[in-house]
Amino acid sequence: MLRTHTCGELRLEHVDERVTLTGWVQKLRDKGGLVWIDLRDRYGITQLVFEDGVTTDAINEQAKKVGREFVIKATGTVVERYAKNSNIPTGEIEIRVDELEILNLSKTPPFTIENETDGGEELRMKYRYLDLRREPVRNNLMLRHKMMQETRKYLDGLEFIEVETPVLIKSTPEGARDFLVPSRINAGEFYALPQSPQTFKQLLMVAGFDRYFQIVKCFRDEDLRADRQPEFTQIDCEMSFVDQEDVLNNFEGLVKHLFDAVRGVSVSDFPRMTYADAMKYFGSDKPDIRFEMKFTELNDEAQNKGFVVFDSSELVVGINATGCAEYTRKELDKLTDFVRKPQIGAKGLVYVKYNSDGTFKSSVDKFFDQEQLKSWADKMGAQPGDLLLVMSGETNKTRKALNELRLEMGTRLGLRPADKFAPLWVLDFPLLEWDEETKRFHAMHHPFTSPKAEDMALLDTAPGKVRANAYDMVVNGVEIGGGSIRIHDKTTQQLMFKHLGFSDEEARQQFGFLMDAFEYGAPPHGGIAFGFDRICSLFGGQESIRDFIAFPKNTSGRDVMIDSPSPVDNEQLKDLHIANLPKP
RNA sequence: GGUGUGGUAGUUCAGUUGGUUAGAAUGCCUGCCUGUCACGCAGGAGGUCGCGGGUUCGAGUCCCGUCCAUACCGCCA
Repeated sequence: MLRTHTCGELRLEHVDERVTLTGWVQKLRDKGGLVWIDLRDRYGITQLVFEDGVTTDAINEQAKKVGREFVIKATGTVVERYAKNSNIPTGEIEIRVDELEILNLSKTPPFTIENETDGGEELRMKYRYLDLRREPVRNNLMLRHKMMQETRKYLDGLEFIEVETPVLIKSTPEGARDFLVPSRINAGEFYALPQSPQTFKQLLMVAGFDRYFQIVKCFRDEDLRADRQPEFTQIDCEMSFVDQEDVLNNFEGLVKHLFDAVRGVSVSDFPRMTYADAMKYFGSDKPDIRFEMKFTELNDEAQNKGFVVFDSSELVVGINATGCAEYTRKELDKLTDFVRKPQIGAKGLVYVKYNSDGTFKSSVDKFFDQEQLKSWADKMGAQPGDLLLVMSGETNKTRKALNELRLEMGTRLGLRPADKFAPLWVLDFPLLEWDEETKRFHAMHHPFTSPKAEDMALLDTAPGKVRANAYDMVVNGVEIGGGSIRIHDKTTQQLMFKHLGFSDEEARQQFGFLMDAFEYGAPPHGGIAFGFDRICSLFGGQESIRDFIAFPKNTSGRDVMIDSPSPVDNEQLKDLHIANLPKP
């Protein structure tokens, strides 16, 4: 070892010990006759001191020459400081150096290696190895490491077996766009990278592994977001001989364990909500229940009173913004602008102020008298001082828009703190979802999800009404995991493919291997997959998953550090039987 | 694919109604400084205002195009 200690471990008790430290020069403070160097490594910062008359002139001169991010090795004696620094754990001591070796030089970094760096996103990504030297980013990756270890520990303790599944698999048209890999040996044919190990884990159940998990990279070739990367990590799990209740309990246990082991918080049993209720009361299948502000439907109270906007609407629905009756005209206009943004697309917003004197002031006073407005307030459980915000229109669009407004109000009112966690299960998702573009039903979860037995009869008459044995785990408005009880018999699976618009031939060609396997004793099974990056960012209290991934891609799917993707030469293309077409 | 925001010193940003030699902070370089820890003080260097075109006597500023970044919508079983 080049060093005897790390830069984070020396304390008063080490005084008079002779030590050797290695690390990066965080900062040089040159007072002339007295020079300090802050030496940094992964473990912390320790101050080195060089003093005229105490340290030799040669060493002092050498110390003054080091620059930021030089890698050095310093040997000396641990001494107690004259002036202590209570801000860092090593702040009571410093090293009086008598041997100094520069192990490597460094150019001046393009941004400062500090907790609050001056580097912009693009620069940080280009020099990610420098960005990773910063404590906040390093802490994120250490949190991720801890989450991985605790996940493995917990699942291993429950007899789950980690099995690796292949990365070069087969393209299927369902779901997201696949990343394709051309095959050299099989001219004109392609592998696909997995969007998830779904079919493989089901085959492992057929193979009798009973309890499987894998912390695994998955790939989806879709547009990126702050919380979406083209390659991302899942905690992928599957169990045999279980019903939905077993899966929910096991993985509620996993997440509780993670909260406890990683964040030190104990969370109570997760509430459960049906998909239908989530949509009705929160306008979203991933409600943020850190705060209440549930939707109240006002069709009975507000329609047929002469206000044509409401009368022509499928749904009139509102929320109660507690204590916001004092909002000014300007603030209300801002909220109206907010819901009118093209991303939200509402036509307008009706407000009702429940004044502290018990009277009402609304934007629809022309159409509704005080008594009628009181009936709205009563139904919404409003008190004087509250502000009712009401929207109307086509049911799904209105719910979606009001959901955005609810979240905005929650944020404004400080009801969504990053250190509060409100998990829940959302249950009974629809099996199928109508897609206007392709004019056919799509699997809402995936085509291997089993329909609820009691809804099977609806498959032919009202496919959109069939509920699935599918569930999502939601925390703070973020979907962190989702799963289902799977189909495990060939007949049902065939029926499912039929409803999804597959011909028998297509189903056989793409998923024949799975249906074949179902004919050899497939056990009832089900599982779940968690978005690992998202859980990490949630636990770290941040919106973006990017800083929980060591080397992420930017929003164009590029790695600006290694400059990828990049062109390849013709020889490589030829090997892969791919024509070198000119750029369009 | 669409909408918004942004691109000025190494970096983070300011730059008024279009008007002299484009500024600040920080970083960098030089010198001074014996208790600093956001050290301090003095001095210095550092700019194709993303790129291309246009309007104008004159463009960092206005217009058009384009590239890049970023947030959101579409998309993401």
